[in-house]
Amino acid sequence: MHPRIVDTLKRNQLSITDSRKKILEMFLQRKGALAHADIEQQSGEEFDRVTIYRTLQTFVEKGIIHTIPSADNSVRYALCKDDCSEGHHHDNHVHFMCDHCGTTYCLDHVTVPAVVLPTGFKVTQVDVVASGTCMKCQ
Amino acid sequence: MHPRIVDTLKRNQLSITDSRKKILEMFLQRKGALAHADIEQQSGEEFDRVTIYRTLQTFVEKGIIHTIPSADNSVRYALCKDDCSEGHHHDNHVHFMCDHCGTTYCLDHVTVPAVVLPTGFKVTQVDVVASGTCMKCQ
DNA sequence: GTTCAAATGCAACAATGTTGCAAAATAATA
DNA sequence: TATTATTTTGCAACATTGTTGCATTTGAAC
Repeated sequence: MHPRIVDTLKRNQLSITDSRKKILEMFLQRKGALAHADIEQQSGEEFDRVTIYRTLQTFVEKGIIHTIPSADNSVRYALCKDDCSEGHHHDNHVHFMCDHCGTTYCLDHVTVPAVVLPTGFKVTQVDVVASGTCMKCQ
Repeated sequence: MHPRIVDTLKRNQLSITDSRKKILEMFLQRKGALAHADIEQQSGEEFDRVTIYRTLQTFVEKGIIHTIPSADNSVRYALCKDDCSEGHHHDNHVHFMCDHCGTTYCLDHVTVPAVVLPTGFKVTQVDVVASGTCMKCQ
């Protein structure tokens, strides 16, 4: 088991349960984003559907993971950077979704470019959703 | 009725029906984005739910409207620019969702900034989803 | 107006997400 | 470690959202 799992749960004052450990491990192992369905399948119906929903919801609230915007209405989640998990502050993100294999990447190290909006708009968060072909599929 | 409605439908080789006229008019009147639920409510249950789904799907396929990516898993649609409706080419877009009133704006005239991705990623489309407070709510 | 093609409405279904509550697991305390 | 209190889970039931097939209706072409 990944050593950071228990740490992360404790730091966020969450009870250490099987489902939380397993789901958090999935995120740590595979760096790409996960959808609810992915988790349900990979866990082999070990956990109730409701438990997975609630676990994801809890992780989002605590800032452990975040949702990724997508145009096709498929909710995906990805790990937040470590600093993100301490506060509830949502960072700006660049995400990349591969049209070929469907993998969604959370590109933490890509800087979000500045967006100039019309007068009157106050921007608090900017998400960039790029799509195309990923490095594995090129 | 907005004069462009019949034109747009004819140009896209679509039969001119009540539902299409009304739904297209909704998009032309209010410049913000619309969700399926908005259309269902505003039309006063005049059309079947399925018809609305199919109409939206058709409009997307023809390039008359496009979906807006969002993190909260709510599918919203907005009119494409005129040039967009001729081909199926999807332009890069900047969208803005107001945290206060929930209105989603499609900012056609804001230029999408260049995003520098790691080697191996080939970008074909970039969507920018900004959020904060809109001009009406400030 | 008649004929043909397309779109609609209905019903039934599938997928996704939510809520309340009793049972079980975890954490806190002695 | 045993006991109590709190949290989490699983189940059931429900709500919402989206899809599909097919008969009926509507619009387009002639």
